[in-house]
Amino acid sequence: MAPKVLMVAEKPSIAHSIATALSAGQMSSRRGSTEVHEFEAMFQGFKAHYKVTSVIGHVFSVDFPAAYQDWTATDPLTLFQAPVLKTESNPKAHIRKHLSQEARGCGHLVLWLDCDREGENICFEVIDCTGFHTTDDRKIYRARFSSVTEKDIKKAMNNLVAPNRDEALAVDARQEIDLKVGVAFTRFQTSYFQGKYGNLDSSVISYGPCQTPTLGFCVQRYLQINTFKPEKFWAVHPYIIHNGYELKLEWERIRLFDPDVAEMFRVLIVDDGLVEVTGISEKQETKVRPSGLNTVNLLKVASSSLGFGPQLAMQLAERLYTQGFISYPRTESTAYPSSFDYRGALEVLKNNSVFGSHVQTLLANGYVKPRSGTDVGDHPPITPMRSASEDMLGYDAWRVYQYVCQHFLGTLSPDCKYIRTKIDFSVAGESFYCSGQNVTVKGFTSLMPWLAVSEKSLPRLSKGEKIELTKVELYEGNTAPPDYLSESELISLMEKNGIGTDASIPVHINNISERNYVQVQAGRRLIPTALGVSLIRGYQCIDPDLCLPDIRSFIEKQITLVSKGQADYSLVVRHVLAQFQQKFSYFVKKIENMDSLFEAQFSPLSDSGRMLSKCGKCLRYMKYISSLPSRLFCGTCEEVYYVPQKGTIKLYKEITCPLDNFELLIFSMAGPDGKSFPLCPYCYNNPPFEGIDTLFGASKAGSTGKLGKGAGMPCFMCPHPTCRHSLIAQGVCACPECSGTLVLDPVSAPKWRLYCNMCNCLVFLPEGAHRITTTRERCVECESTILEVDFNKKTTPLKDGATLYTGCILCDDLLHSMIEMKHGKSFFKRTGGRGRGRGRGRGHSSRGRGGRKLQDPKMSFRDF
DNA sequence: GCAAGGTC
Repeated sequence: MAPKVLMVAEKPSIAHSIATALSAGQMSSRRGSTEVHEFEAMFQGFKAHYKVTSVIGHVFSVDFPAAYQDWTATDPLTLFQAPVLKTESNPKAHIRKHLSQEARGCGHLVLWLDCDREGENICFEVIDCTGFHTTDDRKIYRARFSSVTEKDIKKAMNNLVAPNRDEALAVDARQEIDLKVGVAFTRFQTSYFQGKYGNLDSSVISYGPCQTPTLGFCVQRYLQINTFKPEKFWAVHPYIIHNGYELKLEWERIRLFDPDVAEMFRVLIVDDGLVEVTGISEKQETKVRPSGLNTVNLLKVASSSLGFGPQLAMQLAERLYTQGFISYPRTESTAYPSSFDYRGALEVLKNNSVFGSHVQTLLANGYVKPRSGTDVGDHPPITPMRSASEDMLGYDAWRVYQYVCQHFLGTLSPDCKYIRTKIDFSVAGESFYCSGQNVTVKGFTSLMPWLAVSEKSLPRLSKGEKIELTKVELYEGNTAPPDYLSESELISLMEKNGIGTDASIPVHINNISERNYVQVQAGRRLIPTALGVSLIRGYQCIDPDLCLPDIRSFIEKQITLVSKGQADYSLVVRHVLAQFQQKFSYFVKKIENMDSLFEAQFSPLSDSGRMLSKCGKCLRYMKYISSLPSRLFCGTCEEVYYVPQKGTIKLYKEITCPLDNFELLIFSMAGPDGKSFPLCPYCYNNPPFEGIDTLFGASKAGSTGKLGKGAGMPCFMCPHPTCRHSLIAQGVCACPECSGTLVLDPVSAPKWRLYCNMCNCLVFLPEGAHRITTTRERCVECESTILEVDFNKKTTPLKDGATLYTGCILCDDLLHSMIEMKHGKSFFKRTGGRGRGRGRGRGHSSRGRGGRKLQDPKMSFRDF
């Protein structure tokens, strides 16, 4: 039998390209966790059966073991010595299983992961999943390729090497350092400040070696603006008229900061009254065409010219890529590979309605060879792959595509050439000049008109000519501070300082904005919030290193030693962590220095209530004001949302309402029999469905107009058909006491119970079960919702220690024997005294599932 | 609830 070769790439598209190149397109593909392409071809002189598949980025990511996950029980300091675990990044993708299955029976493993440090690390993740290292006769190879072209793929195949463990270990080191440093500082800061202030406007006060310096850049500019002292300055501008054109002359001294001296010059010049042309020079200037487009440059243009943030720009670019309109959008390279088929790439756009004529000119007149640029060896620059029109892509994607085309054609177009003319003047011994420019070759600027050189013609003058002044202006101005940092400037700074990568730069910028450290304002400029400024100024007080970009380069430098085999992996990790641990201890000791800045900006918890849950409209935290009437206040929207009174209210696992995106809350009534139920603050105040006439806590008569305080629609009255928390999902059966429905109390473990959404009826379910949930099934006999019970292993009533059981609480003998009914405290005053009782008022409008017409459920609490 | 790095 032919030997089997397994080859693994970093993403499905590359696996496909490799298989296509090596099989000349003669492969069969099948679906799996990721696609597998199979074909027969030669391998090291033998006929072999190839299987080419891929992972989807990293297979694993690092985290702390469960024992360290509890914020309150873990001192963040101990995290520096804590063990770390690698867990599957995306367990649902089943990549580990996929690789181990595909590796079975394969004698050779060829690793086609991207040729960078992260790729090298993924190589070892793949090796780990395939179990290749266990048997000696199975061989592991690394393919080193500089582009995903047939030529490079075949070349790599003929020059297989071994994977580089040092490079992979460098990434392991970074992962552990980033995790421990980030999480330790984040937990400490968050707990400290959230325990003191009520209006921090962020659920987490995070710290990270990339996000914090990113914020640092924004705050640095903010402080520069805030501490800027404008200065008055003066400049003298003589004017002349030549052939009817007025010409303003610029001063060689530019400006002076002393008004008396400036005025003296003005008087001298006015007194003289004549300017002499002292020289005329012409110089040929070049504005060079762009080199190939990489991710960072695309993001900068998207932010500064298209108005798209990096996150959106990448989403649009990725969509264009998956639809085949542009090449892979995550690349650092600005140099095209030597084998790049420019003509072919141009042909693609030949008939494009917008660029076609330009392209035809380039094809007919010969295009210019692009500038060299830098080749990082990852992916070629971003180029168009298919012709498209705005109709095909939609406006936003079209604008990104349009830019990719303009830039690509720009790289193949001539440089822009222009002649710069400078005329020098002298008057009263002072030197002035004016300059103009005349474009001789538009070149690439005809495609990218916003970069065009503006034309400015100067009058024809000759040296020695003397001209009368028409007026002399003394301009008075103020020096001005720079503007807030633009997103595009920030991206440049991050790139220059090695903060983040092309793929993660958008994430870091998004992070500092989502945590409310900065706000993106007009023109995509980043304005730090009080929180962002307090943090950075705090670090500057305590330990400026913590927010300087060097913190990243320090880590990079250390792990580079590992990658080059110049330092031992575990020693480096220990050494770097020891330094950060010292910084951490010092930070904790000096936290009051930062706190004094917070004190000036934020109010103590007691004053302001506490941040509880996110508003679905602005996604900011709303404040919970516990004083009566208790309510939520969204400071951004200036909206108040009342919540049920006299009980405790908590965030419900950060679950959001599918209707309005507000985070759900769980309300627990006081007392031992206090029921708990989820509610959406928005729906509670603005019931979304018609026919919810009976609001919880409101008397029927009073519910027509405005809502009374504390009256509203909790999730157990909501007829939403698919939400997990609605009446439809959580309702079990009709209440035996009234026309209401018995609903599962979602947080009643371990004393699981049902309560009525109308009256005070309570039904206790089997005690001590690990979990009781409603299912989508209905009992065939009585139409009650079937419950799934996961019994405790020790107390399970099931045979052989089985724990899982499903059944109807009314018709299933086992479950029915285990339930018990009890009346609780009244939910609310009912005008009609006791409930109407079973058998009447059935068919309550909100009872039902999936739009099915409700019938009287034939259920019976026969033994109650 | 936490970092940063892949890719979707």
